[in-house]
Amino acid sequence: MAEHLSADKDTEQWALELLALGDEEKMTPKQVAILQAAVDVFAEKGYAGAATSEIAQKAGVAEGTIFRYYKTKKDLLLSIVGPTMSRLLAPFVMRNFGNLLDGSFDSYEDFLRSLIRNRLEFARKNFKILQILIQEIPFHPKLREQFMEDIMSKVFERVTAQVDHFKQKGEIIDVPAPTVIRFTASSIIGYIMTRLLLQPDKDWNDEEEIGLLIRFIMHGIAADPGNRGV
Amino acid sequence: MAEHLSADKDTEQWALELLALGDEEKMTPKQVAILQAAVDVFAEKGYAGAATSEIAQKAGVAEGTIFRYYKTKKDLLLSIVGPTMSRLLAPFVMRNFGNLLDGSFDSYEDFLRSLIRNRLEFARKNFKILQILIQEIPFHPKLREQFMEDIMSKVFERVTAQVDHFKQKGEIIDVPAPTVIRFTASSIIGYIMTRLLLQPDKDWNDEEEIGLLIRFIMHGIAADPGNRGV
Amino acid sequence: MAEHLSADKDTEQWALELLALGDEEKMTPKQVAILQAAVDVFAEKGYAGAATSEIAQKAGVAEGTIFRYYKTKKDLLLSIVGPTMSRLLAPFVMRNFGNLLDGSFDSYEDFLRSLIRNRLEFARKNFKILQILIQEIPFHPKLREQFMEDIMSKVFERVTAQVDHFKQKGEIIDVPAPTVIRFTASSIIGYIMTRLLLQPDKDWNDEEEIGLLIRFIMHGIAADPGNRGV
Amino acid sequence: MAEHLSADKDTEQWALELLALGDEEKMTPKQVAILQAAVDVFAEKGYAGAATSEIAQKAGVAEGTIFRYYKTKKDLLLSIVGPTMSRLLAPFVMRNFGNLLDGSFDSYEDFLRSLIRNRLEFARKNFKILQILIQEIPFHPKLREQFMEDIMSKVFERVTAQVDHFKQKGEIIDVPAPTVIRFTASSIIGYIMTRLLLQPDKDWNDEEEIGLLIRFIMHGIAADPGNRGV
DNA sequence: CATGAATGAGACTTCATTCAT
DNA sequence: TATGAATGAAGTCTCATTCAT
Repeated sequence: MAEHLSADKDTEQWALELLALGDEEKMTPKQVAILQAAVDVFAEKGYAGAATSEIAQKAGVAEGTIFRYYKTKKDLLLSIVGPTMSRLLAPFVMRNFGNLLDGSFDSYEDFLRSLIRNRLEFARKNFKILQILIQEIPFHPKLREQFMEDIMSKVFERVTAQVDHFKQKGEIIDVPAPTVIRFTASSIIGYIMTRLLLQPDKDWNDEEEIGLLIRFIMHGIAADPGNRGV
Repeated sequence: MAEHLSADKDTEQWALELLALGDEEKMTPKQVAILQAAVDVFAEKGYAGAATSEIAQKAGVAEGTIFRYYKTKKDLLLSIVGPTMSRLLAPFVMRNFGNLLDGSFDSYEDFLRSLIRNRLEFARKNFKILQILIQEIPFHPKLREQFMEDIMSKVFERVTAQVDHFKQKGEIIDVPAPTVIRFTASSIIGYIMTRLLLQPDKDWNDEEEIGLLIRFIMHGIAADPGNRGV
Repeated sequence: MAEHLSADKDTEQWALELLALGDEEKMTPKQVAILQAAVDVFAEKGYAGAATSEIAQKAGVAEGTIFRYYKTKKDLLLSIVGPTMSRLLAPFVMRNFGNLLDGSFDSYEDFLRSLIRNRLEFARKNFKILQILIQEIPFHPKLREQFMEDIMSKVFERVTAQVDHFKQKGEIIDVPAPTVIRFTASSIIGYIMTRLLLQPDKDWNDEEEIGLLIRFIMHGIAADPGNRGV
Repeated sequence: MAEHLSADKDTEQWALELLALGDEEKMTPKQVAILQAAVDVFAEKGYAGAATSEIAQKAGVAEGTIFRYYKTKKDLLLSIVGPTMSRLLAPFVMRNFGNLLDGSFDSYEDFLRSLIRNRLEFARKNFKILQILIQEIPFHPKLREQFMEDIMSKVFERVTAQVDHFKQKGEIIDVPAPTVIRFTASSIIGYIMTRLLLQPDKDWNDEEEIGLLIRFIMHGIAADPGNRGV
């Protein structure tokens, strides 16, 4: 599926984000099974609707075993979504992000292409966990705070720098960066959600779609480039 | 807040969507109280995390009273989100929607402006219920089916007609309608969610923002209208 | 058993201490059953060793019913021992306690006799609850604090006044009141515990025993009244 | 603290009571650690409220190790309180106890002084275990039987002999021995509990207090030695 | 001997639902 | 119609005990 995605180059550009995942190797097989089962059940039923007994059963483990590894059910949730939140943020805090001196990105379009490829791949790999994250953020203050303060603010700061840079270069219209970002993010998220959630079974040509997506973000859907008044 | 939104004209254009709401008048005060309390609690805690006892308490009725009106807790949920789903669809199925012969919309931009104003107003009025709807759709097959088959497909069909019309008029780029719709919807939903969910307290100038939003949808964020290759 | 105890006069002297018990009449039969069953099981197994399921079974009630009346198991414990603690204290805070102007007690011996009769009767009626109280005080800080600060300090204060009064009258040896009280209390508690706990089935003649007890407290066990040096 | 207690002479008189303790030397360090940790945790939380896992952690051993030495948790409890119960009894069954022919005790007062000093010292050294013993006796039939039948009856028998002896010598009032013993024991236990449990931090002068205690036991608290009628 | 991962019975507690009043 | 006491199934979590290493 979507082998068009040559994530290799991008992976270099964004660097490894597997830090948080490294711990998984220190886990016992049972713990891994619990984690995977929990992801499945949380995604299917939601946190509040998921029973630890079902998780245990799916993991092939006694219910008590879950609580040897995770003090509470909420602990289990946090140890699933917490690391993924960090890795969601990871590429935005890489040192070489936006290091324009080395010519990383020649244009906002290049930046977008790299960003979309990379985060689409990430979303594909962490689909269920992201689903859980989105579902549960409203109901867990700690999660919400971490997401808003640690993640969003950092991402926003970094992307703002990029936008401002290309605004100065004259590539982007002179509109407040937050508005540009909102528009860009909406479009990308809309694509990723359609791609993975609404129509996952459609035969997607990702490279082509990403091309269209970038074209849309940059130039909109109007046939006539003129008459751009508000 | 946002008095700029002269919803009057739009309301006429889209017509009343109070169909499902008419029932409310046949409700006893207790039933109304139950419904309102349920909306509050469901929105705050999620369906699975909400206790009927809390709903009863907030509604000022006995626990048993809830089950006089709604056979089960899930019934209560469906009585809340079901009608709102219909009303979400309502404007798209009005007879005069897309009746372009009477010159309803001179341009795609006009259509967008009317759509955005109208649905933003709707989202504002039904904020909590929409929140509940979005949260619970993944966990209730019936809800999901109704949403995907009854709502989305209908909306899609009607909007596709509009898009095709303006494509033929040469206003819109020659790209498959679903793609155009996805772009458009993403942008609009992104704006509405930012407006109501992420930054509800910001001092928004809706008319201005809607103008920007339409400008984005039509022409993107590039400063240079040329060089539109993919 | 022990009909010798003419508690009537004493009851007048100490006044009613049934205040806290009055609430019991407002209880549903199930709640009373739960309370009684809890007293039995707590007394037999200890708080930590008692299962709410057993209490429910003994009360002829569903386990969930317990938690309609008492939020937690600990709540159930406290609602049992709390009121009894207050009533344990009650006679010591009566206004007429130690009101020597009306000639309540002509001598320390009279005071002791009244006190012993009254508290023995109280202990008999609340035997199991006192047992629970004593068992659980070490393990529940709140209980301990309430007991030490609210109960003991008040009792101590009142009894000290009595002791000092009779010391001034020359009835009691000139030794610090706390020491006198410790000696008196030890003797009385020792009697009550032997009477109710160690040898409850013995055929006791309470009036006679109380006479001996007072004689012992006042004059000890020496045959020879002389040679009283320390 | 309380260096006044020259326990040396008494220790000789009552002889070593380390019988049961001798086993400790055959224990592995881990076993000793387990025992000490168990004493701490049982005393703090009670038997039913104590977790073997906490004991293991405090002892610095694995949970499983406890069960190598003690088949069950109850076994562990009995291994702690059993020997201490025997040692509580020990001085009363020494051959030279009450061997009045060798002039061990010239008077009941001497006997009391020796007894109090000795058992106070014992209680101090075995404070926590005695606490556990008292707490758990009501809930463990085996423990209760052993205590009542093996310990109390033996102690009672021996002390009765002493009391009868001094009664014959005319030192003690002519009252049934059990009653005399109850008075005496209550006073002593009351002192020891106040000393170690209720006010352990007070600056006690034990020799002085023991003098007062004996004086109380022998002559009571009345200022006037006359008028000793019942 | 010692470990500690794993168990599973059973603890406390919640809550949707019923029903006599 | 409305109540709310009562239920009992199911949920989360604890812990004494076992056993392969």
